[in-house]
This record gives sequence, structure tokens and C-alpha cells, in this order.
Amino acid sequence: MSTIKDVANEANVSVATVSRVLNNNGYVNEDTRKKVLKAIEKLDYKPNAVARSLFKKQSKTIALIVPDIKNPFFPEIARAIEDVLNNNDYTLILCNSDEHEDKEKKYFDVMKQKYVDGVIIVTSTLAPNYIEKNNIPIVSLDRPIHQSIPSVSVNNYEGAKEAVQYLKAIGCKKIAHVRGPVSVINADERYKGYLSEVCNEPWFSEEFIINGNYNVLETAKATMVLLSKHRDIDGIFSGNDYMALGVLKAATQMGIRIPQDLSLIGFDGIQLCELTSPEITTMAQPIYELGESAAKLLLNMIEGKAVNPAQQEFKVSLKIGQSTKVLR
Amino acid sequence: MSTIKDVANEANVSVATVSRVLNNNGYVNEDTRKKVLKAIEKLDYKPNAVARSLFKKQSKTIALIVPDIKNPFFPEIARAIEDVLNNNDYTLILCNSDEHEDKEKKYFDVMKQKYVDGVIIVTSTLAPNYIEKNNIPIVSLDRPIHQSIPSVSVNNYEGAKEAVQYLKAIGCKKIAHVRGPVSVINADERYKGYLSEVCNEPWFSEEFIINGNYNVLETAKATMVLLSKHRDIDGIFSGNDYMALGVLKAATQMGIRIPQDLSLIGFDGIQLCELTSPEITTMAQPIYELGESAAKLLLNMIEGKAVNPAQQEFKVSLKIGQSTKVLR
DNA sequence: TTCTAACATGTAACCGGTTACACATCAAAA
DNA sequence: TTTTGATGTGTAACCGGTTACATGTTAGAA
Repeated sequence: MSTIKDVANEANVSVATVSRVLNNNGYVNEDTRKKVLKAIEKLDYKPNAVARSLFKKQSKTIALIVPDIKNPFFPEIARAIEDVLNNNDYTLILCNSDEHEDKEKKYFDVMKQKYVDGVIIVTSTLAPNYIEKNNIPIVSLDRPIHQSIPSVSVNNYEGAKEAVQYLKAIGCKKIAHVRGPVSVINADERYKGYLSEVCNEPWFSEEFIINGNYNVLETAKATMVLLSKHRDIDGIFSGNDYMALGVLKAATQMGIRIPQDLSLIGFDGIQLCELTSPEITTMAQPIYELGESAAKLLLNMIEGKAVNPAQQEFKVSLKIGQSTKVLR
Repeated sequence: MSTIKDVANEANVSVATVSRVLNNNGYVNEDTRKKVLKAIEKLDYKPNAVARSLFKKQSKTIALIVPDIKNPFFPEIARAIEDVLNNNDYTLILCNSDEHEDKEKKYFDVMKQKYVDGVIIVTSTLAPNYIEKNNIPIVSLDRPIHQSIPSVSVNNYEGAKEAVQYLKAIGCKKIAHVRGPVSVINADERYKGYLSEVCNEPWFSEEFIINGNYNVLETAKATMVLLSKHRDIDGIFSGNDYMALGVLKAATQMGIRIPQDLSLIGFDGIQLCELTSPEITTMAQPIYELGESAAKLLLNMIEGKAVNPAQQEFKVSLKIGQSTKVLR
């Protein structure tokens, strides 16, 4: 690899001049510029990003911290983010936290040591003041942490209400809920949305709420228990699409037909919804847009641009599949 | 952030001594070491990874280049890799190539500019000599490129044969194949494995081979055409699990029952296989192990350790689900 | 007692860029 | 003709580490 010095020698100028050409700042005579450009071409010179980072204290790199990239929601998000970064000459570092605060903090340390310019994080465990004292541009995605921290998320509460309302509208008489992990903010919000819609119904019972922990197999098991005890449940609102797979599995195994016997609605709108049979009805988040917005927001923060709505909330929209009865 | 100079001042020693303590090399008096350690503690000093990189010409970072992280095979691989890296104080950069050579090359340029220590790549488009001239430790994963380039993959040909043999064993009389993209090496190998098992069968016809391009919707469409034309097909070997979802979808839509009317076997063994109903029978790759091995192999190469079997081939194993008739 | 090698520490060059500053030129304005 | 500001370029400090080399001490061997 040739260095800026090699280019300077080749072009018979100083490194400062080469640097000026490279960065397009300062005064450079047109002929000199051409000479330098020719030398760069000849030597196939690529500036050393590390040296540049050291001086500039920034690395053109951002980190994405998610609980587990194997959860199919996150690859879709990650893809959107990477696309934006790629278009802006940034690089993406991927981190799996397993919802574990220690791992998150360890990643933060590394990020700072590597001059990572910013972080997009999906977390429920990290305290706002820890983040603030780290003093690194950050966007929380999918799960708002605190007003003080810019975030990109959706209206989970209203979305959940809408999901349950839809189940009611198509004629469901007893609606259960598979909730996500306790104290994961979006799971809590969706749970509250469900609750607000059903708590005053005469048929409602606490037993209609089970915890699937955003885990498919756990959900399948719990659903089997639920459905064998309450055979008259005819609607299930699943806290996310991934768990809806578990519900689908349990129902199929028990010979319960979806949607004839049981209507199922999920949340998220991951691509997988369209690939199952029946296709899963869901409250779809604009997933790609979420990732895109988070990335753009973060880049703006890094470049010091004004960031007006620091808390961006997108709307979810009903995406009707085949897992719910047809509305007449 | 405090620097090594701050620590040196605090401990009343030179930066060289601090560096020696940090890296545990050279001679350092025990008392001095303690003084330095105390200063480090007091200042909460973390060495600057960028400065270190500049001198050492290495970044403790490796890149993973995959076609598209949204394909569920890759997050599982990525997770395995990240785990290994995390345990070895390396960081993972994620790149999506979309099977596009230009993007791959662009990533390579960036990698070199950032002193990325090595690359794990899933590619069909990159030429061996391009890779070699880049002179950066590399492991090709899932798809061997050339003998000269270390790789981690599975026995696709034999695996495919075994899959078809199993379909025969359970009594399938006419077996079709949904193949992956032409000139993607593993898709080609699986196709050849299928062909070697069926080309001499009296019932065989070229029409039994359709191209799903590793894409679910495309597969679903092609499968519907196939199955409406050839109603007597009773077995399908899908080139991967992801496309098997498409077959499943098509069959369900057409009222063809799996496995009663049609047995379906996939390839890969992604987690999704267990989450559908019926669960998909598949030739399972040891996915986590593959990622793990690729990462360990690469780290060994980076650290200059001998790498004996530069071409690691794992075996796939039949994982019986519910999408194939029961063997009696 | 002198020599030698292990121990201990500091100085400064180096990694490969960026940029503040100094200096020189030149054309237009005064 | 002198002043001035825009233009053009080079020198060297700096970013924050690592390490070759120099220097000095000390203890055991000769």
C-alpha cells in the first residue's frame, strides 16, 4: 500500500498539497491538482482511514446493538441501516447483546476506544444516565429509553388497541394475548393496549394473558396450555409476529383451524408473515423505514445538524393476511 | 478521555513504561507497575484503539460479507461468528453484497483502508486472483471459491443425493427439484446431486427441475406452475429451506397436502424449519459450527498459526420433520 | 575487584494522515 | 509605486499509541 508520502514524491509536491487535493480544501493550483491526481492514479493510492481517524477522532463507523440478530425482525432493520450507511460511506459494526447489560457496556467501551461515531441500540436494560455520560451520539430504536435520548419507534399502544379492535370487528368473542417479556417497553405497551380494549369485557379473565417472551417454542407450549383450558377462545393477539408462529404451530398441532376456529393477529409485519400458510394478519411496522430513519437521524446527529423531532414515532398499519376471519 | 500521557504524568513515569505495563512486555519494576495500574484505575484510562491500529497495522476487526442478511441462513451464521469474535476481543463489520461484485470490491477497498484484519465472505462472483492480490486473510464460507482460498462448507453433492434417496426410500415415485441460482456453487452442487440420483429413472424429465433462485415468492409461483402441469409429482427436493417455504405455500394454496400428497425436503436446517407446520424435513448443515469454524480459522490465519485443513468440509445430516411421509 | 548480563526506565522516531502557520508570488486597488 | 488580499505551497506539530535504542543500576560470575 502506498502512502501519502509516496504520492507526494511521485508528484513532486509536499504531503500537505496532496492532502489538500484529497480533501478538496485550501488553495491548489489546477496544474498541481492534475499532477497529484495522476500520481494517485498511478500508485493506486487509497488514503489510510486509520491515520485519518486518529487525527479527526472519528471513524466513519457506527455500531448497531441488537439483542439477537437471529430474531428475524432485526436483520430487516439491520439491512435498512446498512444501506443508508453504505450510501454515506459509513461502515456498520454489528453487536449482539442478548439483552445483557454487561455485554452492552462492554460494547460501549470498545466503541469509544475505536472512535465509533455513533450507536443505534435496541435495549431495555441500559440506564439513560449511563448513555448520557458516555457522550456518544446515540439513537434508540424500537424501544424508547427516555425523552432525553433520540429514538425511533412506533405507536405500540394504539397499534395493539387497533389489533384487538379488528379482532372484535370480525366477530371474535374471547380474545387472548400472548405478551412479550415483562419490562421490555414495547411488549408492555402492547400489553396495555390489549388490556385497555378488553378489561371491561364481561368475558375477560387474567388467564387469557400468557407470556411468550418473544420466543416461538415457549409461545407454542404456553398456547397449547391456554387453548386446551379455554376452548372457546376465538381470537389471539400475539405481541409480535415471531411468537405468532408459535401460536400457529400450537393451533395446527391441536387441530384448531386458523382462521375458521381461531383468528390470529401479530405485530411487526416481518416478511415471514407472508411466507407462512395461512399468511399472518399483522399490525405492520414500516420496518425498513424505521431502520432508515434511525440511521439518517444518527448521521445528522454525528454531523451536528439540527435534529428536530428527536423522538420519531411511526404508525403501524393493519396488514390483513389469512389468519383472521374475513370482515363482512 | 484520558491518554497514555495523562497516565504517565499521574504515575510519574514515561509513556513507554505505561505502554509496557499495558502490554505486559519488557521489564517493569513491580512497584512501578502498581503505580501505573493505580493511575490507570484513577483516570479510568482505556487505550486508544485507533492509535494502536495505526502503529500495528491491524484493527482487531473482521468483516463478514454476505449476499443479504435478510436471508435467514445468514443471521444464524453471523451470530456464531460474532460470538467467537466477541470472545477474542475482535469486532464484526457486517456487509451486504447483494451478490454484486462491485459492492464486494468496494467493501474490500474500505476494509484495507481501515486495516481490517480479515474477511469472511459468502460469494459466487469474486474471482480468486482478485482475492489473492488483495493479500488479506480471507475465508470463504458456504461456497468454496478455489483450492487456494481457505473455505468452510458442507458436502452439498452428497447431501443432495441423500435427500433424494430419502424421498425414494419413503416411496416417492416422481421427484422434482427446486434449484437455487445458476452458478452459485452450492446450488449447482445440490442440483448435480439431485440429477445423479434421478437422471436414469424412467419417469425423469427436465421439466421436473425449476429455478427458485433462493427466493420464496419466485419459488411459490414456479411451484404452482410445476404442480398444476405435473399432478403426479409426489416428492420435491428444495435446494434450500427458504425456498421450501415457497413450496409449502404453493402446495397449501393448491390444496395439495404435505406430506400426504407430496413429500417435501429442504436443505440447510435453519431454525425456521421447526417453526412451520408441518415442520420441514431437511438436510441440516451444522450452521452454528460452520460460522464458528470459519471465525476460528480466520483468527488463526490472522495470528499466523498453521492452518492445516484449509478446506474444511462438514457433513449435512438428515433432520426429519413432518413434511415427508413416514418411513415404514 | 572487574566484567557481564539481567533489570529498569526514558527519549525519540515512527505509524499516515491533517492542518496551523510561515512564506512567497502576483494582480488589483490605492 | 506601494499596499493589500487572494492564491499557492512547504514545514512541522499533532493525533495517541509502540518500540528501538540509549543509559543507568545492580547483582552474580570470573
